[in-house]
Amino acid sequence: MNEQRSRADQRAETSARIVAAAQEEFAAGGWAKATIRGIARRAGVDPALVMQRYGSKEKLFAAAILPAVALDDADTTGHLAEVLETRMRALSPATEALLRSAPTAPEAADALREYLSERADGLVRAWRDDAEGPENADDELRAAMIVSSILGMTIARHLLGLDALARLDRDAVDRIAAPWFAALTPPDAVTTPASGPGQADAEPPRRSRSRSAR
Amino acid sequence: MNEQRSRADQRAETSARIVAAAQEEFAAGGWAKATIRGIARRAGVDPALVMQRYGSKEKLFAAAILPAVALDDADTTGHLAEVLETRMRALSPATEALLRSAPTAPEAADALREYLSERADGLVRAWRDDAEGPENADDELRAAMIVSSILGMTIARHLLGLDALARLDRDAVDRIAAPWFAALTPPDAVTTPASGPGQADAEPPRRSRSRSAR
DNA sequence: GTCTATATACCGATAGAC
DNA sequence: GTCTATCGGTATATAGAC
Repeated sequence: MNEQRSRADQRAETSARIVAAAQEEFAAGGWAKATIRGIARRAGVDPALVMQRYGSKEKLFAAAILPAVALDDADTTGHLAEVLETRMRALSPATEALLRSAPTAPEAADALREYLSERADGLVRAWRDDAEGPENADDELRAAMIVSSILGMTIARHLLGLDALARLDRDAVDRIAAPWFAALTPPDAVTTPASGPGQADAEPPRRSRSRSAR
Repeated sequence: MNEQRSRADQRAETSARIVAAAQEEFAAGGWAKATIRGIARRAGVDPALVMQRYGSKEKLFAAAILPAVALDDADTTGHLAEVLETRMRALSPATEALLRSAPTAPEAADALREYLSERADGLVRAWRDDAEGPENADDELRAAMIVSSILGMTIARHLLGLDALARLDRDAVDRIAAPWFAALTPPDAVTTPASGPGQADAEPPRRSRSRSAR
């Protein structure tokens, strides 16, 4: 019954292996150091095949970072503690490829900026849905500060190896980081935090459908 | 005409012009995109002269980022609001060169990690001198979170162009950012990790000098 | 002291043979 | 569909002529 695995399947499997190899290569050294030849070597295929499938290095890069910039609805509605805890764990190759390439490759910078912008917008929307208070002109600024700070901690932890951040495990996130980020939510959007780890969940329960972020 | 300048003076002036050109080139595209030829073109000298003076691209890079990683004592003792306000202004070419190169060039990553680590240590020292409380095991973690967050905001603002952060002017720093960062300073009134009822809300820092940092 | 010429190496992309 | 051969370009670094 599984006789149907013939041409198209093998082709798709090879393309997937190429993308996976590209994610590793871009993650290891960023856009500039990655080469078509090196990606082909990792994937066990011919360099010309890589070009034939994806057309150019840029298009292959776009395919490689796609899972890192794709947001579903659940991802944009907060869950700061969960995001932070995820970011302090091992990064996916796609995410690392994006972070390592963004400072020097304009296309990567555009993708990352777009991602951060959407994340921040999601935060602002969640706050306004929650509080129904007057619009605060500083909301966008606060949200941008939050997503940028998470970006900085991720870079310091995984790309620079700042070892003091290695101690930011789940317990420390609940105890220290989550309350700190919650302190940037608009005053009328969330109640005053009491002591205890329960404060990590700053989201209203009706939105708390949790789909794991990358 | 003042032809009084000796050969040594002219030589030093040329070297300085080469370093300045290198800072611009490394700042524009990071380590990988910068070329000896491009630096020489900016400086108006021959590419071979650059190699003759600095030996290699790596040594020239080290000289170029030197002013960005050199810390004097005053820099390590807090003044978070002032640091933040500076980072939200235009970056020096040396700093931009370092930030743009760190994710892909190991030497740049080492230099930036060292810089962040020293900054964080300075924060911890300032807290302990100030509060005279018991040593808190989370101090290093809090300090690392602060310096990493500033790093992230700097990257988002200047390297990615996240325009929501463009609004973080001096007024917004004093009003929003500075109190938020001050909330991560260890509370000097609490001696036990299990917080009592007295720690109701995230209070602004009473002992912080950051408010009067002019 | 400074620059011309070059050695050596690798890159992305293409054309065309199996 | 897949791979060999190669083109045209780039780079760092060096050797030696002015």
